[in-house]
Amino acid sequence: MMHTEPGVFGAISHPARRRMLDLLVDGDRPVNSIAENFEMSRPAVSQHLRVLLDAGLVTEQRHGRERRYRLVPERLEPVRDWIAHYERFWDDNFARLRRHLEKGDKQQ
Amino acid sequence: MMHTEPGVFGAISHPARRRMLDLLVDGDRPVNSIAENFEMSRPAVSQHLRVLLDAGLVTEQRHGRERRYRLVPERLEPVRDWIAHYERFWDDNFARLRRHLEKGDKQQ
DNA sequence: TTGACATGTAAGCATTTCCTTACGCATTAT
DNA sequence: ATAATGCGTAAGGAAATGCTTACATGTCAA
Repeated sequence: MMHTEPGVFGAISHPARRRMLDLLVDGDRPVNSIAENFEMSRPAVSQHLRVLLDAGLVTEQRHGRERRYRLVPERLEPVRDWIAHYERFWDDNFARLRRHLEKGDKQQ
Repeated sequence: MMHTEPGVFGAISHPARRRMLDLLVDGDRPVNSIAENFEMSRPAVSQHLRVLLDAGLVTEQRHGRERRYRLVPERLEPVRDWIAHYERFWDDNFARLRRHLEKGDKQQ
């Protein structure tokens, strides 16, 4: 069937794909440089990258015979937005800071 | 095979399960009250709830012949923590505030 | 040009996911 | 006691996922 759009949440549901995104935080990388970090075969890495690409979480740029993958962090916003919905439950610095701001309260 | 722990990220990868969590934000609910909101069969809803239960994202309490499900928002922290990693990319109030804090900078 | 390199695609297979219908089992209501 | 209610579980099947090996393709290097 497949009613459920593949989408960002599906793409980040696999730990290998999250790690790939994490690797790309430090900048673009060609596939081999990504694949080094995983035990799976290189084609498997390509397939994961394809999922990330389809979800819009990365882009691809050809550079000679390499293909560099680049993070598109804005595409993580659906996740950020959804999780933000729950922020009031976590009474951490972040939440305190936000309330602090919202209240216009000056004290730390 | 099954190397990939089911875990929280898997649990929230399905839109129906995210909506179930969203419903529970307003308080505990028995299964039928949850199922009303979905087109799928009630057993399917039970199965989704089971996934959430296994991920620790909800708890179950029996109340007469009902079973009330309750949100366990702290279990979303792995998601929050992971996504927080990317916050520096989103130049919103939140990120500015954090940088503000980190720098010890006093100006808004 | 010929070969090595970087990478994607194809095919195949095991496993998981997600849904359905049928049924089982408490608990409450009559 | 009997029926209705609220739910889980079982069984089964279609599709998706995640991996592998083999192969195709484009690019650089000798």
